[in-house]
Amino acid sequence: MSFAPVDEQMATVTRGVVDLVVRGELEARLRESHTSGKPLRVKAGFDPTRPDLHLGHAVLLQKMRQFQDLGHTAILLVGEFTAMVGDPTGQNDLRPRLSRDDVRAAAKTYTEQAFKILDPARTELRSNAEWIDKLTPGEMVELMAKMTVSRMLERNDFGQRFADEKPIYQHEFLYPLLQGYDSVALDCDIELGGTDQLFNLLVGRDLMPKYGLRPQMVMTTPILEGTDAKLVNGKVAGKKMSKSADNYIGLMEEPLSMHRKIMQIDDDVIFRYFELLSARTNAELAALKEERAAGKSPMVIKALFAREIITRFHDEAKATEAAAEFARVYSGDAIPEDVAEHTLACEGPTLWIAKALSEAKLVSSTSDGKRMVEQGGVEVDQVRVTDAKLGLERGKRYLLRVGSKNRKFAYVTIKP
RNA sequence: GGAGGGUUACCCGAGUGGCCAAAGGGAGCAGACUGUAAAUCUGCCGGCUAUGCCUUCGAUGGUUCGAAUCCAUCACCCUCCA
Repeated sequence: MSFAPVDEQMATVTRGVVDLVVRGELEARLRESHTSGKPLRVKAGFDPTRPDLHLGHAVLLQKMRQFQDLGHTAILLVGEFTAMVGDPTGQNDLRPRLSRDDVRAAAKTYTEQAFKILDPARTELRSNAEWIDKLTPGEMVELMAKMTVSRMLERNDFGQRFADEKPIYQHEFLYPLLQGYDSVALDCDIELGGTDQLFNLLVGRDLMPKYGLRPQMVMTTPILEGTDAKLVNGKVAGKKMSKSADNYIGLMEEPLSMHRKIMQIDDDVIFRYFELLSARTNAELAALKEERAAGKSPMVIKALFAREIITRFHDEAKATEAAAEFARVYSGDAIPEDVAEHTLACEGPTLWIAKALSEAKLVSSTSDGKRMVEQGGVEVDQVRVTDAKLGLERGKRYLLRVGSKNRKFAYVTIKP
């Protein structure tokens, strides 16, 4: 195995990271691997608690992929045992614990999605049940004897809860220890995690020398902002990507939907996404930024990102198709292919437009429908309706459209 | 165990007998401008074929011509004292 020069590797792997403990050590170890030809062992663990992942989760995986592309080995560690303990990080309360079956099922869907990013040939897929299940009570005590309570209380959420006199159960202290023990068992060179994991990762670093191993380096990746993030004073600002804030792009999402959401990202924020998720090299990104500064259309740049992401999670043909469909339906004025059909009953001589919109589920109520018409947000057969009292005639078929930004279509046929 | 404060629409929050379908802000939606970006401006933001009617201010019951507003009971939350 021949590796790229160390400074080049450093530039790639440190892109976008939040914490790096310790930079010099990482350089040294990369140099060592460069000489010996031995790849670094790069660990990242996850608790398979949620089934569907979004781009925010992909940031960490992308970072691992960068290590892989440089020739190193990724260790994807399934926290089969620790998931049952429940990591209290970021929680103000105790987290619910899962059964082993739940965990296994979730792990399966998780890894399927993770391998859209990771290179399976350079990935070790492991479960920490392998070694934690085998720990004897004596070994467990020994592990616990390597960490003090006050050290645990340094962790923000524990400290806060202690100060607030909220309960901290003893098994919760076990979580960071077990996670750290995983690093011991795997003898890894570096562990990656989200910034909220910093404490846990450092426990691993502390533990390793106590077991006679060289301490791992620790690197944390940022939490990706949602698709509604803005650029404020040169910095990306916004809520983190999450399902509940509805500002996420799911890894399993439909190509067209992915494309649309990416095109809606703020022009200046797209580079944040590139930095954290693109497989493009630093040089390529720098070139792209220059082109942008020189006046290249931000839409073209966003489309590049959309293409890369859709190709990764679906395939290239789907990416092309999505781009074309997007141009046709949204940029142009075409009608999408899958428009719902409704047949509506009618009591009077005609069916009130507001009622029709409501029954076709384009609006939430007749009042809402009436409002939409009054505000000029409704088209019937591609012509804007201005009369809020308009009646649709029996026996005819109409194409209804509401809104433009989030346009919705439906065909309705009024029963004769 | 004692004392006090609170619960208002998606969220925050004003309102303490009629002028309250309920101020203001945020979110959201529509329109203008655009590139379905951002920013900005305008409007909307409980339901109902509607100058009116119906349902809503933690729940239930009451006082009143009239209740988000007063009274009683219940539920939940918070603060202080023990």
